[in-house]
Amino acid sequence: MPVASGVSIKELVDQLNPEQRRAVLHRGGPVLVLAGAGTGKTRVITVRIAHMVAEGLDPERVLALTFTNKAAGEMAERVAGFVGKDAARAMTVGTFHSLGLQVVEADAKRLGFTRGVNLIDAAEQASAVRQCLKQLRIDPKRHDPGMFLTAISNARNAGITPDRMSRMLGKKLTASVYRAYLEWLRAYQAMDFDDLILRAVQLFEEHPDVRDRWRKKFGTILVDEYQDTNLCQLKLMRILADEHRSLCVVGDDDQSIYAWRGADITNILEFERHFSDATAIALTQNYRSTGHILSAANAVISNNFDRRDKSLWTDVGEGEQLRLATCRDPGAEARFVADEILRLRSQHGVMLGEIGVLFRTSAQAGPIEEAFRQRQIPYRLVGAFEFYERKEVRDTLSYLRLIVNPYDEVSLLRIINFPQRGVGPKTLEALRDTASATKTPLFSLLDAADCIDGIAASTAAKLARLKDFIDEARARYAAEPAIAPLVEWLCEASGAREAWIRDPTEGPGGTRRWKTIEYLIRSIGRTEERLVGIDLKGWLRLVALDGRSTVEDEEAAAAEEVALQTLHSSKGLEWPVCFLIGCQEGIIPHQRTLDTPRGDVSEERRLFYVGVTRARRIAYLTRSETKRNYRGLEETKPSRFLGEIPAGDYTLVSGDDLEGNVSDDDKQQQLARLRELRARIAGKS
DNA sequence: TAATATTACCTTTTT
DNA sequence: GGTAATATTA
Repeated sequence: MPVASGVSIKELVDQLNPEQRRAVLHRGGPVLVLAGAGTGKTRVITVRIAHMVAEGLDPERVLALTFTNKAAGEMAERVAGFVGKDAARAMTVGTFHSLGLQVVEADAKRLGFTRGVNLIDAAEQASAVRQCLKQLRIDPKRHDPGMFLTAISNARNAGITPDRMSRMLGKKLTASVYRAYLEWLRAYQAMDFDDLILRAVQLFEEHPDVRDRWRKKFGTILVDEYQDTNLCQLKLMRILADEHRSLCVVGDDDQSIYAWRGADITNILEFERHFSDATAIALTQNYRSTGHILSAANAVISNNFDRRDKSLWTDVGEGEQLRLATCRDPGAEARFVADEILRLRSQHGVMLGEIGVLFRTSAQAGPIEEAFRQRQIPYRLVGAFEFYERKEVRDTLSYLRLIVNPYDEVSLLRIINFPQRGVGPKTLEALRDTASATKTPLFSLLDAADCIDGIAASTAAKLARLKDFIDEARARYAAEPAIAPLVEWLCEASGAREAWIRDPTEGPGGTRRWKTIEYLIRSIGRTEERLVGIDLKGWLRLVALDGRSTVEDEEAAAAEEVALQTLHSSKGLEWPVCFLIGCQEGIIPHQRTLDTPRGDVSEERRLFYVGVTRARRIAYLTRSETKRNYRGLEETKPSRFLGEIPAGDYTLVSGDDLEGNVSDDDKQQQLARLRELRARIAGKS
């Protein structure tokens, strides 16, 4: 059967290596494809899908799950190349969370969500926890709200109730916050990201008819990045695959870097125990990197215990050794990276788009950006684009969500006094008391506030005006369903634009926030052009599930930019030249990990492994001898992972930038430092 | 009672 | 360098 790309399925399969082919052709039971970095796992998934469709499987019955929308989009695109656009469109290719939202929305009433589903993001979650802490009179300074959120999320995904947490684990305080948080979610009819999966599973468990409907819909399931799944996601897969047993999961235990988000590495380590009729196939031939890079990566990761032992190999030759550079401080490190990039470009013709600079924490991007700006090196900071975190964007989104769903009280409370309309804490309290006493949605009370004790007539009138405004906005959108013009009108008519411009934190001129919104409006306009027929609800869902990439994609990476990103966000990507900066204790492994009681650095080591395996030809590992402290510079130690690299796989290069006059003394000191590093590393290995 | 000024705090990774 | 919680003023 010929496929869209003009290559037959048979040819596609013939081009695979034996392990890949086994993974594609395996039928009759779950299969785990252990795919090391750069071993062609996406190829396996996409060819497997194409092969199954060629065998006669209805594309509508294909479910392919990934962790990011970007990955889902790329997968859909590649599948479309094999089976054609229409067939690809018929498939369900998306994230666990988008599937969860679909499942939950289809039967929201059965879960007790009568006023629609309000999906809250991380910031709203944090705010909810702070509210809970206040209610419980817990000092947020003594107990970090973020810690509670992590604990709550872990407990929920592991199926631990607040009662059990309190009784079995003795964590009374956390359990009380946990309980209050669940109550908060219920009161606001809100769901957080965890709920999308948890609730879908709950729905399946409590309503067999719903479960069977979804079970029958899908005839085969494929999961990418399986090492990042959590217990609840495993449950979801087991339920859906229970009848047809056609499940193909692809992942690499050595690249499991999301334990802090609840990912459970035992899912991949014990796949055969979870699915008794399962087969495992390992892909170890690496098509990405040269020999020294793989040798270094293999050596480092072999220091981890509890892994499915495998070693990557290549037949492209040794290539170049890794380059280790030591610099005085993060600024010098950044200048070294920048100068080296300029040198690679002018002397070796390396394109900027072929270079990635990777770091452990976002804060490390700062000095790099500065050095790049000075040298006018174009770059693209990936991920750190907290566009949807900005106040003005959140305000605007709240208005939009309110138009779609007036019962979204999280959003209503956000904008009830923005722009300032004289609604303070006292008015709010009266309003909320009445709402809970009369079981009336807050929004319905807005035009009845004049009957509430403690609310002045003038304030009541303002609240009524707000309700009219939202209603008017909804009517406008109904009459003219285009989102971008609606937003423009909304910001103007609500007085938000005025308020942003007047904001004293803006400084003189004061158009920064408004410029952001103008950018937002343009971005919405482009999205509307791209996805014809998308409505406000659909757009909000898109943003909620994947805020960053919807904006980033608009910025469409020019090829001539260096990529700056975190190690976490680099998984799955590759560059001919990679810089892994900040290779020192406290950065990688991160201090937070070292401070934990057991100090288990295995996930940090995997993160380092991910970084090294991003490089195709040249890998730089840089470190600075000092770090900036709140009061001055502090000595740092080289990362223990550097010491795990075999001596033959790396070479030391001089890291300090030589700008200005360098005295002989300085040169001597540099040499001494290099010798010292060599000694330290030798001492460790 | 609401608006404005001041101070404290941060910064691991993200669907 | 920005937000968010608190103190002060209108």
